[in-house]
Amino acid sequence: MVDKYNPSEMDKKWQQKWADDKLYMVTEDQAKPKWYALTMFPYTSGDLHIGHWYAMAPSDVYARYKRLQGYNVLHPMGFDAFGLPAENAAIKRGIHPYKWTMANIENMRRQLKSMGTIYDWDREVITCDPEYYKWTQWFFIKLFQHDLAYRGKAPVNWCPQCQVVLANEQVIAGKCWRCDSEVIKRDLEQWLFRITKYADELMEHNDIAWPERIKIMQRNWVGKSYGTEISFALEHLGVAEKEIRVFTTRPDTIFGVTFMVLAPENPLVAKLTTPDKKAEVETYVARTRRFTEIERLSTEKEKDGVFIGAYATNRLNGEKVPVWIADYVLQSYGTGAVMAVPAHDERDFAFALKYGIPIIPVIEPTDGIAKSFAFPDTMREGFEEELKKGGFEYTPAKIGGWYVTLHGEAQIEKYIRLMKVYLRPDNWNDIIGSPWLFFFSGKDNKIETIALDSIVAEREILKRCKKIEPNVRNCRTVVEMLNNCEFYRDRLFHTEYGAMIHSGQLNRNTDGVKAVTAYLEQKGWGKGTISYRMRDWLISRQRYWGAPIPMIYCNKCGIVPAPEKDLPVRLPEEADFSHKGESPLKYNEKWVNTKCPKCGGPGKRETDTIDGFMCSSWYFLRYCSPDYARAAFDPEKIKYWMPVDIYTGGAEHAVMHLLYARFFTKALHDMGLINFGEPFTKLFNQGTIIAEHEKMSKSKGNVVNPDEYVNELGADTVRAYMMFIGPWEQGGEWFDTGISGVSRWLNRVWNLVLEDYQPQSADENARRELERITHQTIKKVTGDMDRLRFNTMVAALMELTNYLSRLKESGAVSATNWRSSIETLLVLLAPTAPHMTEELWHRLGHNQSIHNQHWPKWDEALAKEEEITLVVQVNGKLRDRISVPVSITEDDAKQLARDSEKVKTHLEGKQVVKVIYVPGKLVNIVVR
RNA sequence: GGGGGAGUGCUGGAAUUGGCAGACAGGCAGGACUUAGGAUCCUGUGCCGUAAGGCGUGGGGGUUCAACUCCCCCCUUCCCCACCA
Repeated sequence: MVDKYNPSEMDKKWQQKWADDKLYMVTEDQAKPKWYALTMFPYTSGDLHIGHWYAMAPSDVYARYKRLQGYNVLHPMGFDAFGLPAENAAIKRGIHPYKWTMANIENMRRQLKSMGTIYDWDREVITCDPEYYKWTQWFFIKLFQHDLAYRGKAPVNWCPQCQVVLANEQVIAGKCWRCDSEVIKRDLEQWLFRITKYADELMEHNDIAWPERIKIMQRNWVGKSYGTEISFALEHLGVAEKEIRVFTTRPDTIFGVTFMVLAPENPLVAKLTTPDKKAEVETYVARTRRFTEIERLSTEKEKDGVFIGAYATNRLNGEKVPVWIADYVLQSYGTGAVMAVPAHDERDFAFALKYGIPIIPVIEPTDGIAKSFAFPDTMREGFEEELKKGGFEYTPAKIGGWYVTLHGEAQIEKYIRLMKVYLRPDNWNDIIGSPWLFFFSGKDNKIETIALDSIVAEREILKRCKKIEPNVRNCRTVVEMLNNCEFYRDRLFHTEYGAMIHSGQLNRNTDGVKAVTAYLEQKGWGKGTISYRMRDWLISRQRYWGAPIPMIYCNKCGIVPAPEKDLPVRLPEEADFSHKGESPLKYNEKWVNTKCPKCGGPGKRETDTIDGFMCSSWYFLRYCSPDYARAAFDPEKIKYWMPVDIYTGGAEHAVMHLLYARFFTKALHDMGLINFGEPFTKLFNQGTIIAEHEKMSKSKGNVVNPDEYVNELGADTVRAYMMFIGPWEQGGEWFDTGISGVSRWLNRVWNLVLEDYQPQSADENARRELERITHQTIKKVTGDMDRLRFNTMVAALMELTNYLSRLKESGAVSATNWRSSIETLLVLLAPTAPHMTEELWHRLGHNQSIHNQHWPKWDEALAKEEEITLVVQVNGKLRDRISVPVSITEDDAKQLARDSEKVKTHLEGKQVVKVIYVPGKLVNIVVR
């Protein structure tokens, strides 16, 4: 009997030994290829939950694998330590954020060490350490000096719960990313980073191996769209402003503009509102401000708005259209103003219908269908006969009359002729779709045709209809009237591209987007332009627990950066957290009042702090030279280690951290501080681990406490179970019964290695088989490691273990051969179960660490099967399996297949049409 | 509404180029050992059928000698974005 596998004892023993031996200390070794394996550092929330483990353990396995392969592996760890929870804890429990954070780090560091990770703790970075944020501030000043940081007043996202502004990326579906509260808008003067300058570069992901999903998310976030900026004239108003500029992707619909809409926040609103509308407009603007983003952006909310009394001129047709404000127009996108084309935009259509604004169709429907409802008693006798004779598609209406559907020009022409003959005096009829024609018959039986091609025509048509039919008296527009007729509804509005109609000089143009833009550019009324969804990165935070923005305001000199020699601008220890909604620093007069570095006169410090995301935008650079004092990083060491070879972490950072870190890298590159443009060569997102159908997260609490499992079963078992649970990118569900399977396996390995092996015989076939299976396993495990397919990697090792267990029973190979395979198994298992394999390695008599061994190589010739199982199919159905030597010829294989008894019964009475042979795989006999 | 995934036994999952569906585990059933078992070991386990055999990768079509894999349509589900002009 061997002694029992005692994991907790072993974990401690080896972790201590590795630390004492500085086994995982790394330096810039030019003799080895480098490998920078980075895992997203955790926020200092207090405890590592199982989700952290799922992020850290597999990446550690991979880093260990690269290390065994002979790479010089940098696998660092640190802490994202600034942020709201620390401050909230301070407010709630009276603990200083620094104390709270450092206590959490203490605990988390202990947990990380208990995992048996290879982090070089000498390289640890903590973002709230003054020695770290000194450089965060240094970067801030660099960005300022390169015009990438600026101060601006704008409506900002405000979280009423956190009492802090948020960057756009931190607003998820109108809610705060941290506390889930609904976000509102506030006007504040804030610091912003000009990330939009890099919009195009951020959309490109050249030469980096990132998941397609993440690349798409980032591209969508940047949201580049090509369009046209068009100027609408205000000259006639006699105000200083001469134009309203709009951004549109549909310049081809310009002749259909029947109103304009400004965002309520648009500065033009105050200037253009006429005195009689002032009260109403101000009420609406105030209401918009009160609304949360959620309420405002809700697509369910009925569109509403207010006419501000002003009119703008569509320069292409000279029409004056009313200017409205509505909260569905966003100040932050495009120009904060839109031209409304109700005939070809869903929102504009609903808005126009609601407020009785005319609707003029200007794009032909692509299906070429026009409709006409021949109203009851408006047509002379015999009209239906003509419809029938003419082969028209029509149905009689219940209320009388006929619904006629017209296909194509010829039919429409024919119908118009019919109309002119059969329309009774003092009546009207219409064709809706394309063309849009109204036929009015006077007393003298003369027919007048009016097309719905302008606002003037629209007014005229409506007037005449009302005169003829009292029932439409209440309709404010022609389309409102037509909309009452169900039959017409699908003709009244569409968003498809098509030939331009009712468009003056540009009529019949089929590429209206291009044509109109070219025309506008020629006239100087507009130009092709690009609009982005992404906004500049707002980084001011009205909070204490962050790096102070290193800026000083001087009445004489304006905004002056703190001199480098004064960095870091330290957070004062004392802080009064009772002032809600403003930085506590604002009330620390001793700290605020300082000297202007330029003129020496009185100056005041900026009291907002820097968004924590800035701290995490460059931490991977600091790991390369954590003690460097002359700059944020040592350029020589950056040259050695960067860029990161593989970066792993949760997908939730797709458009926050990862976008910011890329922006930062590109900015540093353009400043000439680094020589690469992308920080992370390969990105991998692990899935989420769940337990009992509950998502593991900070907010929902973690059901599974990893510490308990580590104490009971050992770090190796927890690590191995995480590898085995499923594909890493997919995540999976934590089952206690599942972990016991892995625990049993490691116990079996323990016993397999330590229990005496007793050779019974030395059989050459058995030896060859052992060799083959060992080499096949090396190949499989290596391939799976490279693809980060840890679940099948573990399965392969389990298979090898099972095979070796059976072999042990028979004792069919020599002790030397046995030992060789056992050692291979241990090295292959070492990244996954570092403690147990180290113990076993030493017990086998080695005095070097297993983690300094070489990853085994496989020999393709030895891994090759000698015999293969040939599958025999008849008409694609499996009928037999026959064992044949690898070297079998095609003819022999086909003959053997035909000779099989099981196959013969299926060939009886049938004619063999052909025989397919796939070498090494199968024979398929096709019969009829 | 737009974009991106996913769907395989009782469960987690496997199947690298179209070529034996269900590796490896869990669970369950039976057995061995044991004072005892939440320990260990062995055997069985996709479904229907006594069997021969048939059926089977969300559903329906298609391509092919051969489809979890490729193409078309549909259903379900998860994630991201969403009044973006």
